[in-house]
Amino acid sequence: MILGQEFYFQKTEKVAKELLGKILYFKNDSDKVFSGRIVETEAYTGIEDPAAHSFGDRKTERTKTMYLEGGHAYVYLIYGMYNCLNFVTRYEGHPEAVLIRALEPVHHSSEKPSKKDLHTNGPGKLCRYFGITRKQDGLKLWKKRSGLWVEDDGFQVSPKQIVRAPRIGIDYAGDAALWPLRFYLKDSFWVSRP
DNA sequence: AGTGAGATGGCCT
DNA sequence: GGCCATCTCACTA
Repeated sequence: MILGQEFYFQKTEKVAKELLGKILYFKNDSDKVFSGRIVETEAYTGIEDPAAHSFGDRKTERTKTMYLEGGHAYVYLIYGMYNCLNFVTRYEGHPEAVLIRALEPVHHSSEKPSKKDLHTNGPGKLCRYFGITRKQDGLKLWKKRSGLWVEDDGFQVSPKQIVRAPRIGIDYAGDAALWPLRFYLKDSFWVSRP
């Protein structure tokens, strides 16, 4: 079942947690479909989160996507060469989002993990592998027609499997660097770091 | 195992 | 001009 827009209206931390185990799909311009099970996310909680682009209610050309209502994709360029995929959460004017940090390749789920399959164990890498760029910024995730959507295939995640930890790569954010807003599946081979 | 540097360009003050 | 929600490779040991 595709996740409807209401899913993304929930509290950002909840969305980040509940996305674990869901399947991300992306259909590119050549109709090639990529997919992967989400195993790692991070919540960025808006104007009071020093690590968020929207901190201090900074609405700019780049961040305006975050101000849309929940369910839109927010894609931005980082370090001049990598794209990062986020899902906007909450309501219009409440610029919060969830960063998708790592996927488990679905076709490899029952095979022995190997190094050559490590294309999606990081936010920059998964976008590079799928071909997701800022052209996908603003897409509506609740519509399959947009080419970017999320499905629940019934995969069960028990609370015991979920690890909460500080977010990655935001040392500049002071105390917020310690906030436990990163979620990942315990013991997953495919998370960006152990 | 852990550390460090370079690539590379848009964003923001 | 400085910084960055990253990744890879090249060191050290």
